[in-house]
Formats: sequence, structure tokens, C-alpha cells
Amino acid sequence: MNTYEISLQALADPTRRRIFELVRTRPRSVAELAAGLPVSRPAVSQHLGVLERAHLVRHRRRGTRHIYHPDPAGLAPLRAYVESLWDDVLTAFAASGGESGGPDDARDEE
Amino acid sequence: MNTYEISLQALADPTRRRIFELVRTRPRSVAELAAGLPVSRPAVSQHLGVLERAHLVRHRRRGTRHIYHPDPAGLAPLRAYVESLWDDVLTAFAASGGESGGPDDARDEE
DNA sequence: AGATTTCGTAAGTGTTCACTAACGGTTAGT
DNA sequence: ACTAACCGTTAGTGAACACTTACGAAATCT
Repeated sequence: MNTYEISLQALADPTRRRIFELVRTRPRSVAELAAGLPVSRPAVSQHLGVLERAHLVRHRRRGTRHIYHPDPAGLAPLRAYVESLWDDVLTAFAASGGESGGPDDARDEE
Repeated sequence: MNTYEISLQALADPTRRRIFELVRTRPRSVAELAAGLPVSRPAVSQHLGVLERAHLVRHRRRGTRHIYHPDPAGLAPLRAYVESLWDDVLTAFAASGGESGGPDDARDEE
């Protein structure tokens, strides 16, 4: 389903990444998040919508407040993707000799 | 230095991510990359510039051709960052009981 | 019931960004 | 030296996006 794309784009924005870092450990309300950020409350709300659509956060209602907490479902595919990239790069790096100049012969396989 | 920010934003673009996935295993030239993508050659060249500034790829010249290959230096901080996020989310998830509803008491620590 | 708190949504705006077209520069081949 | 191949850079354009202001909805309190 390639869900890591959405998570990747969601975490690419600095404000959104900061929000996720705040929610990461302890659940917080929207106003509480906006208080510690240089943007307005609606902006935070919109960012939370993006994060929720990426399955990075979820929310539950407590009275009039919406409490947001992290959701592992969105981060897991992203983690797996980055991990696979890392493995491939390390393998290619080791196979090429480990230096930057590279060997003198040129491969032409597809 | 927070270098993972640049790598994150670099890989957020679909075309750029596709380019990196192509270069990931085998070094390729600019024209070779552009041939397998729905964008022009200058576009690929610009994307490679962004990836190189993020230390995700490097290039060496072979005649008139510029051969691009992956660079572990950019991916390593990104991997470490995602990994730390993953650990924190898992810890918070386990500490909250593991379900979505959460407990009935509200923490107020900073 | 009315007032207050907390939040989501819609509309509008300014900026960022990915892309193409045109140009110039470097290297290899004849 | 002249031509061809391969590439980077610049200028300009259209779309995506983050942000603010204004408004409306849901829940709690007096």
C-alpha cells in the first residue's frame, strides 16, 4: 500500500515534525500544543489532521478537549522503508570497495 | 547539526525518492536516470543536486558522464532519527497500556 | 437556558518548489 | 580544429502548501 510515502511527507514539514515530537511521549491537547509553537491554533489543528491521516497520531475526546497521542501504525512502515534503504546502501557501499573513487571498470548490467 | 532534516525533506519528493532508489544499488549516469523517469534531464540534474547537498549521493566523472552513487553519510542520521522516534513511540504505547482508549486519569507533568 | 471553552473547517493569501526551455561549458572522437 | 555527446545552470511559470482570519459546532459550567 506504500503508506510510508504519506508519513514521509508528513514528517518533512518542520512544524509538523515538532508537533509529532511533542506528542511522541505524552498525549497533549491542541491548545497545549499551539502554546509551545510559533503558529496559530488552527494551523496546529490542520497539521494534526495531516498527521492523523498518515496514521502517525490519533485522538480521543475528553470533554471539549481533543487529546492527541502517537500511533505506531504510521511510523512502522516508514521505519521499515528507511531500514531497507540503509541495508541496500550499506551493501552497495561494501560491494564497491568502500571508497568513493570506485574501481576502474564500468558495469553495464541492467 | 540536525542533518536528518535535509535528508527527510530530500526524500519527501516522489521523483527524488525514485532517483535515490535507482542509484541506491548501482551507480548511474544522469541521462540513464532521466531515461527511466517521466521528467526531463535538467530536472533529474537538479534533484541530484538536492540529494548531493543532503549527502545522500555523490558523483564522480567518467569522461563526459557524471556517475552518481549512494552516500551513507546522509542516510545514517535519518535512520537514527526515525529509530529514536520509533523507540519513544513504542515506549509510550506500552506505558499507556497498549490500547487506544487510554486510562482515565490525566497526567500533568512537564 | 445562556455563556464559556475548546476545537474543526472554509476562504483567502503569500511563499515555496518542481518543472521546462534555452544557453554555455567540458570532454571525447575524427 | 571541428563536431558530437553529456551535463550543469539560469530564468520563468504553474501548482502545491503552510499560514491567518472568520465562522460554526460540540461539550461543560453557572
